[in-house]
This record gives sequence, C-alpha cells and structure tokens, in this order.
Amino acid sequence: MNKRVRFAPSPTGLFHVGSARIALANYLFTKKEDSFVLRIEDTDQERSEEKYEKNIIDSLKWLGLDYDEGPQKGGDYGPYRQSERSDTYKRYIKKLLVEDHAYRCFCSQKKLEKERERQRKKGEAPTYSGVCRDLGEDEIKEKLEKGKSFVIRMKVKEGEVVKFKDLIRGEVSFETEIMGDYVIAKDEKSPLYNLACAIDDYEMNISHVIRGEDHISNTPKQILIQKALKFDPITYAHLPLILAPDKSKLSKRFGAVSVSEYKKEGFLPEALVNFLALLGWSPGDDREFFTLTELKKEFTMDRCKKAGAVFNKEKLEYINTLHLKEADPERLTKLCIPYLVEEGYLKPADDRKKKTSLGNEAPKANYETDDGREFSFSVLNILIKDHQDRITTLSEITEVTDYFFKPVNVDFKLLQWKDMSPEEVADSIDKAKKVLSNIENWTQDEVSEKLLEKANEYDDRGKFLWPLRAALTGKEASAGPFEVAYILGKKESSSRLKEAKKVL
RNA sequence: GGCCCCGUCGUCUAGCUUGGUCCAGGACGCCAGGUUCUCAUCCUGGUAACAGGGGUUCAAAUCCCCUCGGGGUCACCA
Repeated sequence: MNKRVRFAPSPTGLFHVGSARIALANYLFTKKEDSFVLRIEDTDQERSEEKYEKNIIDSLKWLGLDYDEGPQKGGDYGPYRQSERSDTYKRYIKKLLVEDHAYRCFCSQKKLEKERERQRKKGEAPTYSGVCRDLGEDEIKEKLEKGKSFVIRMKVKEGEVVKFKDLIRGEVSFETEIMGDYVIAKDEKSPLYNLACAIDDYEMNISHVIRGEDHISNTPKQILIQKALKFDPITYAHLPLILAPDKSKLSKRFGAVSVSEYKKEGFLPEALVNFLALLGWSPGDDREFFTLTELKKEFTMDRCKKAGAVFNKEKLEYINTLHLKEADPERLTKLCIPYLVEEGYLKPADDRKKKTSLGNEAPKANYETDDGREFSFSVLNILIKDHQDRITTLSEITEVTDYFFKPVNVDFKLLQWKDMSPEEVADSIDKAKKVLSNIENWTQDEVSEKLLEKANEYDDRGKFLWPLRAALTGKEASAGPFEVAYILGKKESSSRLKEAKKVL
C-alpha cells in the first residue's frame, strides 16, 4: 500500500530549522508512489497568523521540499487548514460525547490550577481528578442552561497500557493513569491539538506520522481518541530534537533559528538541506555531500539515530562552501548581487530593475557603482566565479570584493614585496601599467597571459605581482592580480596604478 | 518530582541487530607542513571518544544489570 505522510506545522512564528528537518524527513520518507501532505494546524486562532503560514510555504518551496497536497495546492482530502475543518471536528466531538467517550467538565481554570499545584507538591502526576466525569444528565442540562462554560474531556480508563510502533524507537508504551482525563476540546466546535490531529490524520488517510520527539507523549492521547473513534492505527516515527551547543532546546537565544534567517545570511537551500539531513542520519559510509535527489534515494528511517543532535553552525558553513563550489556561477551571481546592492556598492544601471532582496535572485542586468563605473552582468559573473571558493556564505561577498567598488588606499609598506626599494616598486608598477595599456583585446586570457609573461621575466615573480596586486586592491589579501585587473577594466586598473605611484 | 526517551572524539557521526577483522574509522573545528605573489582553495600529517561500575564470555563499544548524566513532556499551546 502506498504511504501517506503529513507535515503539520502551526503558523505561530517564523519557520524553524527544527521544523524544516521534520519536513525534510517526511519528504525523504515518501518515494514516488507515496504522498506528502502539508496541513496547517491553526486551531489556535490567537497565535496563528497568515504571514507565518506564508513563511512556511515559502520556506518549503525555497528548500525544494515539494508536497503533493496542501493549502493553495489542493488535493482530495482538503481543506488542509484546520481552521477550515470545523464541521468535521464538530461531528466527531458530538460522536465522542454521545458514545460516552468524552464528557463536559465545568471546573474553573482556577480550581484546576490549584489542584495541579497540590499534586505537583506531593510529587504526583498532575492529572484531572474527574469530578465532572459522572455528572448526571440533569445536572449537565442545568449548568448548560445557566450558561456555565465548559471544556470537553476524554474519558480515560485507568490501568491500561497504550502501545505503539515507532520506526525509530521500536515499541513504546505508556500507562493510562499518567494522563488523566485530558481536555480534547474547548467546546463543541473547537478541538484542541490532540483531537484535531487524530481526526485529520484519519480523515486524510495518513499512514505514517513523522514528527519531533517532543510529540511522543501526545501519541498515547491521540491513540486513545483513535481507538474510541475506531480509526485505523498509524505507524509513528519520532525524530530526536535539534539541540543548541549547551544541549538545550534550539531557541532564539542560540542565534538564527528560522529558515528565513539562514536564507538571508546567504546559505544555499541545498546546503541547509544537506546539513539538516546529516543531523541524526547518515548513509552508513563516509559520504557527506548530498543533493536533495540523492538524499531521496538514500534515505531510510532505520538509519536515523535516537539521540538529539547539536546544531553545529561551523559544519553548516563547511557544507555551504561545498555547495557554493558546485553551484552554477550565473545563479550565484544573481544571488550575490542583492548583497552588493544592499551594501550600496552597486545599483541597477536601469532604474526600472530595482527589485533585489537578500537570499533571492536578482534580475540578470547591468549594474553600476556610485562613481559611475559600469559592471555588466557578464563581468559580475566572472567576479563571482573568481570568488566562489572564497566565501562561506553569500553575504560575505561584500567584504571579500569591497575593493572593486570602493576607492582604495595604499602606502609604500603595502606595495613593498620583501625588501624592495621604492624605486623598484615604482618600476614594477610602471611596467605593469605599460603591459596593461598595450593590451588591445581586453579578455581574461589576454590580460593574464601578458601579465604572466612580464612576471616571468623576474627571478622572483612576487616583485612584479605583489606591487601590482596591492596597488589594484589596497589589500594584503585578495584575489589574484590577473583576475582583479581584468574585472576592474583597463581604465580603472591604470588609474589605480597611477594613484599608487603617488605614494612612492 | 512522575512518566517517556537517550548516552562513541569539543561537535556531527561509522561500528552495536549477527560479540573477535576496533589499543575504535570518517567529517567539522583546531594545530603543523606543502603548493601559491598574498589570501582563499587544494594536498599531507597531527589532535581527540566507547559516561562510570559491576557482571556474562576465551573475548564487549557491541549482550545483561546498576549508577550517573542529558533531553522531552506533564495547558482550555501546538
């Protein structure tokens, strides 16, 4: 039988990398004939926001985690937003009440709070005492007529054991006395998480629930509901959590926790996916570089670890460099341009094409600096290609290439290679200037060929190349002089060499 | 605290099912060296772990027990 899985986030905040990992596991678990459903769990109207639903959908798309059914996309089991499924919930709540699997509880929150407090002090599990459990029909009617508010609780039989199969942990069991009569709905039409979840998983014909370990204690509660309603059993897989370096839950205190933040910082989606997949899963051999497609082929649940994994940003950065090296330069160029624009280094030559945003691709167009120097898209393409293995995230492109866009400052000390005299440095720069001005056909090959030719005339090529590179970049560390000269262009290169000579 | 889960280098992990090939392999990080005009890349080498204690066994990272440690969860949130 084909599998059906679902990823069911709540739109109550920016899409978390932990959620992304769960979504990824669901995505990878389903093979071609299976189905992956996106369900938005927005039963909590107070906390759910539309912008967060959008953020979930955008993030999934960015990561490349395509799903088969979901809000906007549709499917045979919709609607896929819990806020639009109240008729279904109402039906089942009624059924649960009528069949005596659930009951109305009129206890006040204050009273319950006190009760829990007392139990906790005594070292007992805080569970509901069940005072409203056996209210007579007349009593209920009377309270209802008085307009007393109530919640709906599940009638949990004591002394039973709920067992379920977990693909990662094997068989897990819970005893029913520890849960008490838990609340399943705020009223006849407002289900709480466990109820809505159990109903939707059934209604959407879900075969496997793959979620975070934080849900493991919800599982018996959901199973009890399923049993009362005579739903088919589901297979579970509870993945370990992602931890902060101090082994605590990955929270905002740690730094970036949302997918959007990593996108903005300039991580490639394929790198984030690769990294997240390796958290708690391995192929069983030494391979670490994976594309989504490869992961989909390789992934099996039985190779998932049980222990939580610390989110190691350095490793993420390393994985990102791996994917950066593999990435298509033109795509990278489009991705890097927004950072250069944001920094104020570049602006579109054509004002109508202004739209760029960090993490997204800029239009393929020509750009210019504030002082009017042009950077055609093809030159930018070469610039990026030359820096592809010099950055760990896209955002670093600005600091690594700043000298292309800003005026540079040099002094003799910078221009000096080993113990060269000012005269020797000046001579090198003169020669370089001459070589460049004699180049008719300004191409990458031509520029490097001619420059190299001259450099080889020296016993120590550094005597020629270092002053040249330093004059062009104003930096001790940068890309090579051939590349820089070519990208800067004949005019700008000559002018920088001329400026450099002034300090000698 | 109750319940549930987990425990191999600092971190991510392989090995554990079917004890021996493991004085534990790979990767990130870090350190050293090489290539190079610089930096980065790349290459070579090094660093560092079976939580502890008992068993079982000719033999245990691998099986059993206990202890310790970590995490999750105990809402009219999801």
